[in-house]
Amino acid sequence: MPELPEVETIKNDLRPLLAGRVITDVKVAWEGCVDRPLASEFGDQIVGRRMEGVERRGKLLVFTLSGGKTLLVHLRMTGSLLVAEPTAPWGSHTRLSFRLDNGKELRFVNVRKFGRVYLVDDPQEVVGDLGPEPLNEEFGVDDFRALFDNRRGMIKPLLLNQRFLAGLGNIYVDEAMFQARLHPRRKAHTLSPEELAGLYDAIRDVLRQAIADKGTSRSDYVRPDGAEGGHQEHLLVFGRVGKPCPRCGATIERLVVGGRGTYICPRCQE
DNA sequence: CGGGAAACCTGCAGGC
DNA sequence: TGCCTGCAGGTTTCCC
Repeated sequence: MPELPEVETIKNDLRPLLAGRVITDVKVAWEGCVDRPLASEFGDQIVGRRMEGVERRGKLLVFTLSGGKTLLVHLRMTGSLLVAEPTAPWGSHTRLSFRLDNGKELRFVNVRKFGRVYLVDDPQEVVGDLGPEPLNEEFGVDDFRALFDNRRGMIKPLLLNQRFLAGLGNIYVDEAMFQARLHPRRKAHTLSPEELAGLYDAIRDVLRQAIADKGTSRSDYVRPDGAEGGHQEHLLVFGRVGKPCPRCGATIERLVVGGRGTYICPRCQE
């Protein structure tokens, strides 16, 4: 679920709550969520460290810790990070919890057990293969166009590829492709420079709008205080099969592209 | 490199 | 009410 706008929102919410806090204890309720180091060593390696930075890279949360370690969290489809009182009910899907020196707990909740945490010396070993950040100031339309050199696959799977471009998921790819009036099965190398410029603008517009709305809550996504995002009210095509296209009134269809449920307006997108 | 399918998991909606 | 099937916003891996 969480894509770039959701992770950005979580990062913005967490930073004032976590910056400067010391981790005083760790509870691992399900060892499988610790990708590295060994789950048995995770607590010993992290307890006592101070949270010095809270950042985002792609869909990953990046916590810079004292003593040269970095904690990274990938929420995958159903993960959330909650800041809770230790007395709050544990909940059967809480996989990991960090006790903080202000008495609160940072809890990693994950219904489907896909989310992972990484504690590493060099964050590059986790984020090193990611593509560029679409919202970075220095990421211009020419940089975007250059990504398409020698790419011959369908556009949607390409945009979902995190090594191509970091942060887009199923929802925002569909929304951006609708806004750019492009069919998700179009081959990357058939897009004109003008179409690529339109897609570049659409991706950035969609992401910025969703961040302004604090993300899209359809099923699992909630902010660290339990609040929902608001962008589900502004989705133009995603999940709206059978409803009228907001631009032309044609009926929105659902297809499968690259194995993913895909929503398009069959009249606007070619 | 491209594309499809399966795998990792659990919960929920829909059909009967 | 209960059972069964299919589906889910992410990512990796295997296979052709």
